[in-house]
Amino acid sequence: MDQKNSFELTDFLPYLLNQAAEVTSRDFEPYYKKKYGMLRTEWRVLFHLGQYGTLTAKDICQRARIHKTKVSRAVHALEQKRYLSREQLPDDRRHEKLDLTRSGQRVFKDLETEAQNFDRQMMTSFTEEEYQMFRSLLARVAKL
Amino acid sequence: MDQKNSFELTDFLPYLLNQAAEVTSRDFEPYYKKKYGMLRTEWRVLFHLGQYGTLTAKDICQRARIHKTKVSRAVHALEQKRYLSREQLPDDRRHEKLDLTRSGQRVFKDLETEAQNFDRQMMTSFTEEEYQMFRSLLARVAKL
DNA sequence: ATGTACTAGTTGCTTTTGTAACTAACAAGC
DNA sequence: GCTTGTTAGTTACAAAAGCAACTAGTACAT
Repeated sequence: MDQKNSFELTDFLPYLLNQAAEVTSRDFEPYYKKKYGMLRTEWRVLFHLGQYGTLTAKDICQRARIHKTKVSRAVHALEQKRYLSREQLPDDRRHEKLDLTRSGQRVFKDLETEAQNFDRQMMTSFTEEEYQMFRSLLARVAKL
Repeated sequence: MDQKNSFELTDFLPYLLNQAAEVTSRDFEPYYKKKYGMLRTEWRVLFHLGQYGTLTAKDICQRARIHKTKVSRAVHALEQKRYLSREQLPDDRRHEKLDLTRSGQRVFKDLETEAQNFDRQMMTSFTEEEYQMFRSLLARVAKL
């Protein structure tokens, strides 16, 4: 009687996702933090700019789903580190084109390589099929 | 020439995991926040106690991988809300047995049900096979 | 018994995040 | 022109998280 409760905490997807995200994020953190003194949000903004080229802050908010205040602060920080430059658009002076500087690009290249290695390392514990499926499931959940 | 760069931001597992975790956590947040005024950490602590019964703060730290200061403050908050009680152990007065009160258990039961529904809802976008695989992959990554 | 080392948990202070109000720029109606 | 509404981005203040130092209790060697 009352065997309905087969539901376990570890069955709860948001919980599992958080734990998994936490573990991997923590593992990767040293690469951008210790080496370049960047915060997670800064790293994410840098990565978006490196990957997709010129963007406005708004673009980054939407693509990365980061709140505009966080982006604003990250952009400021990256600017101070001379990793990015801003340029106002003459046709609409509210927007600013954001671009990585040379040194920002160097940092991006380096971290991109590290990220790739990190991913490859993680892959070794999956079969190719598992890896593909995992990515597609995550993308679906993340509504990407 | 130089076609090595097929690596995309969205291939990066920590990034994908974070996005997915963020989306689902945000979706579930209202259940414990609006209804019971709990913080995410409090909800996690409550859930652990509800699921596994009596635990010490240390136990929770290890199981949930939450830092002890966060647990300490969450326990304090839950105590104030009368959702849990502490009892010092006579054999080692450093430890405290933590238990949900009756009202804490009611809250747990309610949220557990909501969590179960939430999970079931998410499942509808997966096949049974995908769901099982997803969970096992996440558990592996989270080192659970 | 007492000095050293360790453990559970808390507290104070700093850093980071979240929220909401703000500035500056544009756009459209009148 | 000038009012009303909207958008990009910033800033000020409040909430939460992180870190390091602390208290209190235990263990164990001398």
